[in-house]
Amino acid sequence: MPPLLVIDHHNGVPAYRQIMDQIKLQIATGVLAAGAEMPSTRTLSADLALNPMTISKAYSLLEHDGALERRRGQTLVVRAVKDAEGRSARLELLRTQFAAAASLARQLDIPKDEAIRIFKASLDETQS
Amino acid sequence: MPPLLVIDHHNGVPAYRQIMDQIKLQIATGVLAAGAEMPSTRTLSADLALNPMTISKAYSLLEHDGALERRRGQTLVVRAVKDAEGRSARLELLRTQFAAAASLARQLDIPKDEAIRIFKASLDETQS
DNA sequence: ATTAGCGTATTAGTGCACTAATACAGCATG
DNA sequence: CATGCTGTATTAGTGCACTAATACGCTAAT
Repeated sequence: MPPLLVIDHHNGVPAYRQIMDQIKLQIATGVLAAGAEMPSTRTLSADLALNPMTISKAYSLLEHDGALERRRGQTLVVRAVKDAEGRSARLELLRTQFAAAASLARQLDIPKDEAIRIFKASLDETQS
Repeated sequence: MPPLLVIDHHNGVPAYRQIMDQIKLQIATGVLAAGAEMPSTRTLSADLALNPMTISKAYSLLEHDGALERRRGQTLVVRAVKDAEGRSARLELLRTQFAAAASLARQLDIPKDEAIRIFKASLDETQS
């Protein structure tokens, strides 16, 4: 089975941010349940062949963002979220992605109605 | 009257990109009409207190993007009209980006109609 | 107390994007 | 030709984001 996190070293996205994005997505989709314990910085750093500081940076930022929290000592666990919070978190993820798409549409001078038409088609074409 | 271009040196956006964005905007809004001659790299570099190479970089990229074109020598002018030649390529870029957004929406179990609603909002927020 | 795990503050190294300095080639006009 | 403009290739400098190396303090268990 594939590891929980995968780092792509040649796509320009910094490793700590790839970690953050994937964990956030896994929390939003329920792959990581509330209360789940995260691997330690050294364990994860060994798995991903990264320095513990890189993991620490990602974890710290995730804690600052409210995605993770500390419990009894240094153990990092997935934060328990209300359903409404989970929903708003998912919507926030969507907005980020959609904003990039909308920005691209604007850069390409694609009319709004046509952008919407193409987007609808993409939604229909998306398969499981 | 204010100069045509204004560079903000402490907002993190590189100067050459500020130049590109402002010129593209002025073309889109008609402030720069098709066929209008752009100031020379040295003239503009003096006005903006930048190196001619920075202007040259912006101009070259704008030409590559199809916003400007060369005419009779080195004079750079605003390109006449966007034609349909690169249209299919632009739409293909859009489809790639939109497919990623649609895929995320599906992973997050966001209903189609709500995804479209959020996307429309993103399009509106992208203005200016 | 000792051991073994934990996270991270501090420091340093590295790569890259951006900008500038310099120098050169092309074109027009006298 | 000579002059004066044009754009830019080449090179170098600089700042910053990212990552790693090292070392330290902390907690828990024995």
